[in-house]
Amino acid sequence: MTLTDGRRPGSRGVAADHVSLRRNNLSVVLRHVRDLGPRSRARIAEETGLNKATVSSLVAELVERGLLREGLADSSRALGRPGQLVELDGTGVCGVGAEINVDYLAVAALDLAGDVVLEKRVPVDVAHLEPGPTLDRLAELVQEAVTAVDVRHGQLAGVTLAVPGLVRVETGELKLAPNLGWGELSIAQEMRMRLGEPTYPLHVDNEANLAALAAYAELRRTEGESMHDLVLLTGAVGVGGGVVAGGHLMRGGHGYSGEVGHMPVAPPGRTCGCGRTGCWETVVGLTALLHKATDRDDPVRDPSLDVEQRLAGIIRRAEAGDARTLSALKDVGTWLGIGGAILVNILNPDVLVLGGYFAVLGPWLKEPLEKAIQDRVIAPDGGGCRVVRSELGFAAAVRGGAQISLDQVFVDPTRIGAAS
Amino acid sequence: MTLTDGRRPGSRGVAADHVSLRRNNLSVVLRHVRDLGPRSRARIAEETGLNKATVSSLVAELVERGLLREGLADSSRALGRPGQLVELDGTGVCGVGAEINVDYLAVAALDLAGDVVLEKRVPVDVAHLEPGPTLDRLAELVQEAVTAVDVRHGQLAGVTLAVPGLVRVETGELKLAPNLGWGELSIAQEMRMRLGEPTYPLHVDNEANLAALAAYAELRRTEGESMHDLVLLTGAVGVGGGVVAGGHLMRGGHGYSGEVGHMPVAPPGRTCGCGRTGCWETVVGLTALLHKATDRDDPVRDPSLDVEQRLAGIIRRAEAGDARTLSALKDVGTWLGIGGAILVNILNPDVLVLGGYFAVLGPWLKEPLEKAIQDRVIAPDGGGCRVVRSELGFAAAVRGGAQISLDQVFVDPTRIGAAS
DNA sequence: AACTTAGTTTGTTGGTTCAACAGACAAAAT
DNA sequence: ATTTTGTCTGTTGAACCAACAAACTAAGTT
Repeated sequence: MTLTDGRRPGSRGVAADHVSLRRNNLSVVLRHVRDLGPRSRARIAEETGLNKATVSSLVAELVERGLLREGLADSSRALGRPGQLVELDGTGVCGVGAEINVDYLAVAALDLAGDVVLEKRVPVDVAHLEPGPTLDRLAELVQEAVTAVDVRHGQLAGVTLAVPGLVRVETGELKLAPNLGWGELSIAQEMRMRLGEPTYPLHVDNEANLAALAAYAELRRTEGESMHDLVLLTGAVGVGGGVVAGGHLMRGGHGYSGEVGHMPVAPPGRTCGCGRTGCWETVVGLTALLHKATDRDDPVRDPSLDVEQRLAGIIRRAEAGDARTLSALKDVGTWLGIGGAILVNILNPDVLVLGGYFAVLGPWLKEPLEKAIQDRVIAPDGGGCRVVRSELGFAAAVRGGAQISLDQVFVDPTRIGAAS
Repeated sequence: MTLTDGRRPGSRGVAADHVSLRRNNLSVVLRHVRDLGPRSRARIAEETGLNKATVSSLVAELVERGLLREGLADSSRALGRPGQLVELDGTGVCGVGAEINVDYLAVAALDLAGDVVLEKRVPVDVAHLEPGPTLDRLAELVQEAVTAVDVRHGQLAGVTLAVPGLVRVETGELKLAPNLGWGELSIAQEMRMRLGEPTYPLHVDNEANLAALAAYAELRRTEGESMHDLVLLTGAVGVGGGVVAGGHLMRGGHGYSGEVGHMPVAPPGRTCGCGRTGCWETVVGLTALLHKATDRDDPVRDPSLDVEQRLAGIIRRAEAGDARTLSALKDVGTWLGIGGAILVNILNPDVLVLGGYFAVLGPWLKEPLEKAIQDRVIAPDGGGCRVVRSELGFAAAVRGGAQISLDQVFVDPTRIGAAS
């Protein structure tokens, strides 16, 4: 294995010097401690292949920068001098994520260790509001998070905004967000203005992409390091898809990847938000579930209820064994599997993650979904793909946003801290 | 930008030392010359950001290893001492690719510059043969190519075998190749035995993956460096898909990605090879076209004809303006677009490449395909995706196989040559 | 026309810097 | 006494920097 990203067959890579060498090894040590937990310098040296002396020097610099700290003595080994444990110092650096969605706004601030510093979600009927006031309100939330970070004396690695729509990541421009009813809009610019032209990096990204990244981080902690390929499906009014392939978030050529909601797999029925019929969304979206499970005058459909209250109603009936509800859930699960099988055939992920409302209803959706995948995926045993519910719920995107800012610190630790 | 592949958010990366630093920069210079053509040392230094002295040293080592050579003096600049052009020395190293397909076997040997040293294709009715004799014959072809490389005094970077089926790349085991009628089989092991336990690296990969890689290399030459995301569709009896995302070949968690032929998008009609109905293959595969365009007793369907002869017949009629043929082609093009739009929505490639028989019939398929994509892709302007015919024809997979071996040399030039 | 001189660019050389490495060693435990 | 840790000292290797000789053009001079 080489240290370069030159394995990318067509790309030319970047010339390296002593500085990038150092940067690389700082990053290696920092991520080693993050992923494998506190350990002595000697052990880091042994496990990474770096020289003991080199590790000492690298650790010293990372401590200097406030990214690592010395912990207790390691008394686990029977013989010899006990090592000084080196551990991640989460407190020094934080990342912030914020989300605009159809019926709520949310923020989260995570520290370097991934611990939650602040998490907040407020119901806002974004779809029936102008972008202006919505962004005003979002800026307030972001400012709250930034202040919370300041109070902890943490450096802010960056802020990332999640939007349920097509986003140009490089410029932070929104192209289209049908479910919000928004068209072209430079969210980055609008928000920078509202935040007083901040100095920290501010990015905008697709909500499902960020949720996928959060799920990826979560699953690598719980399921192990060999997982590199994941598809996340977020259920909401529409259906969003986020793909991590080979450990990288897949964005596509223009950042428009993951638009899975409009695969034409369903029989022509209700008209989709996009104007066509037969879209996957029309059979697995939240609206579809409600239409299948309830009548027009059903109290669960009361427009004054928010999403979670409606879901709570559905869950209550499912748990009570209501036949119509269970049948509707099975239906949605099967359709989820039909579209899911397409994704698994194309992408062959290790894991298919259910996010958003799919996660909440996971217990009822999982079985028909898994069956459909087993039946319809060509690769033996469904291509080895497991179906997993995300534990992050509706906080996935904001966490992913915070995470993506923090990732930059792990890639290049010299961005942070006192030493030049 | 850093030199590490640590930008992969979850992975730990590899510790770097002076050797990997050197390796990285050798690779940078070598690929720079490959991609941007012959140029002086001074110019390489300027363009890569490396120091002039460093470039001199790197070029010297690459010349030593037989990967670069000095060319003519560069008289293009008016003023000053003319530079000595440094150019890729293709002759030193070759890669070999070989392919098993339903009705032919093929090999290609390419040198480092991508020039064809040998290309050969022989019709073999693989589907009605046992694996044993087929592999015997393939080994003969590979041996021919290896000999051709030896005759040119070239070092062999590696051999890669392309198979139209599910392959575990790490072990070289075939899991399933429905169109060949083959099941589990360790192709790598079988071939190593037949080739006399060779010392060069021998790999096995999916045919569509390798074709995608070849198309990627081809298009970056012709269309420019900004292209990183591509989907290739190979039309044959079945339909294969290969995906390059962010400059990397996408393989999926277990190497089973790209199985696009069985997306359930068609109305239930003819039964697919996989046992289901409604598969995409059943409306865009070669068989589907023949059934739509011809009657049972049509001479084009004569089983003694091979694929190319049948296609030639179809093309003749299309050019003559035969209504039924044209209507069948339009039909296939539209269905191609319906499935293609799914892929474009999920993956948002810069380019959708038509390979195999789709390339041959491109002139008739392209228009309805592009229309379907424009209509059905959510992102504005079809996500910026263009439709392109591959110029490589049926040689794409073997070229990709040869290429993938050569790529290793560009990633780590120290694998090759005399100097330790 | 032949010769000089200035100006420009190339590629090498010698010395410097920086980071990883190797080995020795003191410190801290059993 | 033995084992392990972490630091210290000196070495190695690669990139960098500045200076310079080489090779050429373009102009001016004899």
